[in-house]
Amino acid sequence: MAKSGPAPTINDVARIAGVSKKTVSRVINRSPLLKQATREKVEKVIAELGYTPNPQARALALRRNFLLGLLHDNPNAQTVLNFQEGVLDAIRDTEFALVVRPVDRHSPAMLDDIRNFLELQRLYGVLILPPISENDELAALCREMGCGYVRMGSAALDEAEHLVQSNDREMVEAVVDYLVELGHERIGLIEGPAGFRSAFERREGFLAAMKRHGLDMPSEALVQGNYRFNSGVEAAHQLLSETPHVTAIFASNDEMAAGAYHAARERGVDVPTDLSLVGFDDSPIAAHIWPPMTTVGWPIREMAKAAALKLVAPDTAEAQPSNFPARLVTRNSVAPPAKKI
Amino acid sequence: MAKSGPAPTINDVARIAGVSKKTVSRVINRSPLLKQATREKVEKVIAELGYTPNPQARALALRRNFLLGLLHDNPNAQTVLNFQEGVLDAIRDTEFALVVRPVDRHSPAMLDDIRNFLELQRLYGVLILPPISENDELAALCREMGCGYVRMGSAALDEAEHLVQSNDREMVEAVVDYLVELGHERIGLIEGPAGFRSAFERREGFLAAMKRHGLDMPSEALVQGNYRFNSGVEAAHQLLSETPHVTAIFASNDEMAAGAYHAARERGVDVPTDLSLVGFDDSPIAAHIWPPMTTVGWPIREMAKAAALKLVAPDTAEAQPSNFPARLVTRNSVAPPAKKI
DNA sequence: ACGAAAAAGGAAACCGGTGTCAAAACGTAT
DNA sequence: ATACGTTTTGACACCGGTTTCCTTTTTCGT
Repeated sequence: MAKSGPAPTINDVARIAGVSKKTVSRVINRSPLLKQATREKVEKVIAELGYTPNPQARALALRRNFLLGLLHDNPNAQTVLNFQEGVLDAIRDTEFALVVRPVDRHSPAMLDDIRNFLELQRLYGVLILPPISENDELAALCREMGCGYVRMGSAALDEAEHLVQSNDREMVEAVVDYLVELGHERIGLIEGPAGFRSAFERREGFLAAMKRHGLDMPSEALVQGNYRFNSGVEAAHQLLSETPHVTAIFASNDEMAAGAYHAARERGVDVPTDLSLVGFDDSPIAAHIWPPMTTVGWPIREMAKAAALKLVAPDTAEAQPSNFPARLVTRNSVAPPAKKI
Repeated sequence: MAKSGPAPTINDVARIAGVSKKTVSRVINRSPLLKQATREKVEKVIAELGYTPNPQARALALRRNFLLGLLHDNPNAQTVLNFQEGVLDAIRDTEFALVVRPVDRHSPAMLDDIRNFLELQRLYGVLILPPISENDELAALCREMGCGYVRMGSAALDEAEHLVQSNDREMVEAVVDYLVELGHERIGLIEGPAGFRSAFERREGFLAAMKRHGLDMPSEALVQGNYRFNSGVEAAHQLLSETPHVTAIFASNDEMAAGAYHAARERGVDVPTDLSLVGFDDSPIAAHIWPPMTTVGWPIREMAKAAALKLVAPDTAEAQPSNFPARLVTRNSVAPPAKKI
């Protein structure tokens, strides 16, 4: 049991196997120019000793480490965690590990903090989640520091090599098509906060689709939120009192849509009979709220995997796709409008 | 701008400052036996060059690294993320970083996977979140591998040095007291899955309190769930059909409590007028569900910070507390019972 | 002013790997 | 058997820090 003591090193293996360290190193690194007999001899000793190369020594000698970083300020915990899982899918059975780094978008020292972090840890590369992925200064910082990076985004933020993308705009248009097909004509929009690329994309997609259908979009049917629950409550109240004929509301994310549920309940408005509601993100709250919410989901985990592979294995096929289609998750928060106005 | 090129090393600093590497090393490590003038001279060069010690080289020379691991299989994303934030609070402005490692409790190879992981990464220490923190084999593995560890738990699982604890049992008793005080006498329990220490603690606390109040606890008033939303739906249906006089339900976590909301709605039972509901965890869903849910919250972030400090700075005062009190978060899912049976 | 003790700083080895390059071993043609 | 090209292996320096141990300088008492 007490198989403790200092871990065996490459020198121990070399000595016991009767070869040089370099040969052991060749075995570890699967060098092709090794006699089969030698390889087997060394492998046997490695197995007996339970030898594992010291990652720090390797990192030092190779002048690079095996640490991926995750930079995020996403308010949706499930999204972040799914993303972590996806990255783990990509680096499972490799020597890479994932270090996390939540960032505070509102801190004025944010960029300096990240610079310190990158300097200190010398990561192999970082994955950047929206909304902070939209920050071009951050990308520039990574480039300047010689740190690989891949950004997740809802728009073309960077070259394909540095980007895994979802097409929010198209999906929002699909949502509008879906609502219109059911007969909705007066649809309200709770948009995300200014300065967010995703908020912008979703709004533009919405507006474009409404226009395409020849539908009116009075200015009071568009209210801004900040992606948080409470702002959804307020926005929905405003929408419902100022544009009373609205039969459906699309919120730019699920949290705000959940807030809209809340507001509807406070006003005695039934979802979906009196009001259809659609969110965006397919976060857990969408499935758990009553009635279950129709929303739009990204394949976060797959995207995360592709993003990580772009960093650690850029030449594999799996690392190639940069664009992932979102999908409409239809549940029970949408119904045909009760009545025409 | 293009201040690129290879990062400066300790040798560069030494050469430019006209001292030996060792002296630079002394400056970095705040060795007290240095002349002030020398220190300042070296510090000036360090600042000019923007020198940062290479963490891999340091790790190699010191025979330890500066990586903390987080092992988790917690179904609640927000909890995991809060925990990550708490750890970051502890290691901010240190050279430590946090690497995450979700584990699959159901995989038969789970322990082997973790052993590989620990062997490969040689972490300084790991933090283990419930429910996997209840696994004693895992703790034994950490000890065997010479890897520091701290477990989070709802019961005394280990020595104080390796444990940050919350007292679920007491808190559940407080919940029952609260309900009883409002007049509830027939209270149902949706307990967590077998084999979970937290589920056990919460059930025992519940049963003890009921007994203390001299209240009846028929066996059909106790239904088992698995901590997921759907099991809460089923359990509540069962409770509501088999023990129709139940006026309140305590669920062992918020997800199941949210499921109970769902079931109540399906049956036309109003919360809280007809049925009071209390959850556990204070996860986001509790605040967002309608009506907002009364629940019990742990100070996860503070606990995480303390746990991390136990590893990286075991002698500081902040690392000392092992026991954190949970608190009752009263919202609107509880009311006095409508009628006596 | 002198010697001793204390303080300050440096040379070289080391941590555990990898890269370079030359030497050794091997196979084959002459 | 010799020469020669190829394959396989090893010696040694190096990555960028820390540690050990020893020398030089400074401080101070007398």
